[in-house]
Amino acid sequence: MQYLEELNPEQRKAVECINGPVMIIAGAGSGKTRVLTYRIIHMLNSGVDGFNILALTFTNKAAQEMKERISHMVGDEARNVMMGTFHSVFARILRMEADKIGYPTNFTIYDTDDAKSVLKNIIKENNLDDAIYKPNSILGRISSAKNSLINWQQYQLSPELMTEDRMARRPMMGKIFEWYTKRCEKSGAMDFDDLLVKMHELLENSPEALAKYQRKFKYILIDEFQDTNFAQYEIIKKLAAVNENIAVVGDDAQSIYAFRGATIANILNFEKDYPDVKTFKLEQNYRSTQHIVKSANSIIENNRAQIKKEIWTENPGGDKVQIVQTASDNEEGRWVADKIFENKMRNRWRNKDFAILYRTNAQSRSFEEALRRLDISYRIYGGLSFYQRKEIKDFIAYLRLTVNWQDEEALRRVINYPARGIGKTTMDRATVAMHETDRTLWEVVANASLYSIKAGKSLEDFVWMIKSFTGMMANTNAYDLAQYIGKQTGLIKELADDKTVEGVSRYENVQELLNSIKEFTEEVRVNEETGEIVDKSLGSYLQTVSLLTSSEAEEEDEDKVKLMTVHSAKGLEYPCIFVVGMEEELFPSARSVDDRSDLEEERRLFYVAVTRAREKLYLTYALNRYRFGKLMFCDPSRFLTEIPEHFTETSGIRQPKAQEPDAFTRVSSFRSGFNNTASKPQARGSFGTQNRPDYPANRPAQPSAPIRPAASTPTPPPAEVPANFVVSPLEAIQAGVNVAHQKFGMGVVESLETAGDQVFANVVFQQLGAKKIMLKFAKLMVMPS
DNA sequence: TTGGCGGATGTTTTT
DNA sequence: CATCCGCCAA
Repeated sequence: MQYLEELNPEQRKAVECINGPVMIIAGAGSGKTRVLTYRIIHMLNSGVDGFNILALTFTNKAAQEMKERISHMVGDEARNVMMGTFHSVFARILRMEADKIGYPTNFTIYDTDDAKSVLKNIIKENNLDDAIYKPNSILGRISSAKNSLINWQQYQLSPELMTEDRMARRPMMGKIFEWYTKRCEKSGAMDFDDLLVKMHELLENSPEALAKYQRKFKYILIDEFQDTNFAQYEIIKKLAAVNENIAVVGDDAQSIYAFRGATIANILNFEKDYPDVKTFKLEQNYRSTQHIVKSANSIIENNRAQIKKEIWTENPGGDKVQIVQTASDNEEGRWVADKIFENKMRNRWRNKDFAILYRTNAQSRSFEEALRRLDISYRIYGGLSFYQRKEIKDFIAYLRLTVNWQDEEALRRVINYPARGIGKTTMDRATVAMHETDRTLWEVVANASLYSIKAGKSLEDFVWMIKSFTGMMANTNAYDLAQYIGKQTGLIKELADDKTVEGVSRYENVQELLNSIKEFTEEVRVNEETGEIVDKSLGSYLQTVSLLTSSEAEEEDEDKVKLMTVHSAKGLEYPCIFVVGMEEELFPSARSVDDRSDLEEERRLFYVAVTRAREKLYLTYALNRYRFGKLMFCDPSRFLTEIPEHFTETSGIRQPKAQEPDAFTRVSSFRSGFNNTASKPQARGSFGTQNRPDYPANRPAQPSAPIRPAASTPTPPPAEVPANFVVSPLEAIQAGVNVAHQKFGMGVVESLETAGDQVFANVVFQQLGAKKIMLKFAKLMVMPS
């Protein structure tokens, strides 16, 4: 039990209190994961059976990580604990209990794209105006209804909802909800929200199932409780109703998923629903420096809605928070890349010590370019996940259809891909017939002649082919079957024939998918209690895969700079964090600024971003940025002013490079200057001044330490840099070494000298003679030995 | 039925 | 700036 000694008193209390309802309010960096894992370990050591524990996390990654840490300390007993996201755990249960809710075992899980596509079809088939009925917003509305456990009948009976829709001029909303639901049910498909809704339904309608899972899950833990929605909480309450051994861990200050139905109300209700709850507050931060912790506290103080707590740390003060202005989004990218380069040289940091966090995925590009230019390897999280790529979705659609013929989305997707002459007219006819006869699309297509659809033999062949795949399922393993399907359908050939760069990469992706199926097939997983092999059928693979996100497949510990949205950075930490794009309308986002609670969520998001940093924190913003393909002028984010000035240092901007004219420099002549608008709200220009291209010209001149050589830098002569020269680590630059400079060309290092903490090199250039170069910025290149 | 082209349109954030 | 959609010609 020595692990208990590693905990502070409050943490230890939270770990040792195993029975009864428990709420742990865990501030950022307060050792939450440790408490959670030790709590489970402590349970196991106290004689609780792993099979009786359910631990729900927010991401698969968090679950996996926790599982690893636990099995590290207690061994194999860890794998008996049911651990995963709400969605994946419920999907597993629903698969076993499918018959009780009228679904096939091999039900399909529709991802957001599938769901939108269903809605698009419904809207079109009913001749509704797609300018009013946008799949995106319709799905959003259906989703929030489901997350509040409102079904389509209740929706249509709700006077408020119906009035809302009428006011918004979308009276058919309730009807669409109904059609959508029926369509999914007919297709044997559930969307993400259905996994919650159906789970709830199961517990509600089947007393046996309820009793069974109440008996099984005697102990329940929930991570990131602030991000659970109403439906999730209702399900948990049902499961915990008998034993009431339920522990929730969360931090209201880090609630950033309200857009997905998450509600802090769950935290507040928890104390009402379980009056004898024991509450523990973890307020000591072990992660970050004083400056970072205090800045974070100051930020979150601006929110009205919050549970009072004071995060503190014993860590040293550390560097001040750096607030950095750059001229443009491209400059921002270069500045950050340079800073990473510099920190690597000066502090011997590795790539993996850095993370760049942004509000939207679209912002990643300038950083990618700049990092690539400096030869710094990086990895982007999020964005298009592997499983969202067209070629992968196509392939998986065939697998889905093989497993579940009624999967209408899969059918529509592949019936004419690769092209086999089954076009729009045929499908339109089939769709009409489907509605007239109340059959599924597959039933119509499989009996085309009955509905006088004459696409000739191609339809017949297609149906026969799919049926033959299905027939093979019983005695072919998932990998062999998938491979066969790839060949037989012509999919693999189609991709192999495409010799373009993208074509080759698509082909490789499909090969990678096949590999992952192989891995899944070969991995032997045995349920230790019953001795049976855990379900490894194609159907099981598909359900697993559709709940996977891009970040799961990553390799741990690789030495790369990480780029991701703030949302996906939750739960992570890095020595050095760049929060970029700190501009009004971007962070906070334009859609959040009219509404107090939206803005407060945005602020919590910023709080999350700031608290990811252990030692160094940079907040950057650009004065100009491309958005919607147009150059926009930006104001610094209001959030920057919320950090007290004595915790921050503000630094100026760099001159855009002459030989790489920035988008902005093309638009207007721009003289860079130093300013600290960031910490002075009144200096934030009104639209009148800020939005004129010539605005920056009247800024104060540069202060004492110019970051770039002044504008008097002579126009560089054409200097050819041999291709085999690479940007080098600073220690490689020594007296006598041949170097190359972007602007000045080739030269020899004469000597090195230090002034303060800056290192200069005296370099004699072939064409320009002797120059003093600031090593930190010069990006000198040498030939690798 | 297929494929190509031009125009409209859209950006949060994710299971 | 990208992608997606609809329209048109072959």
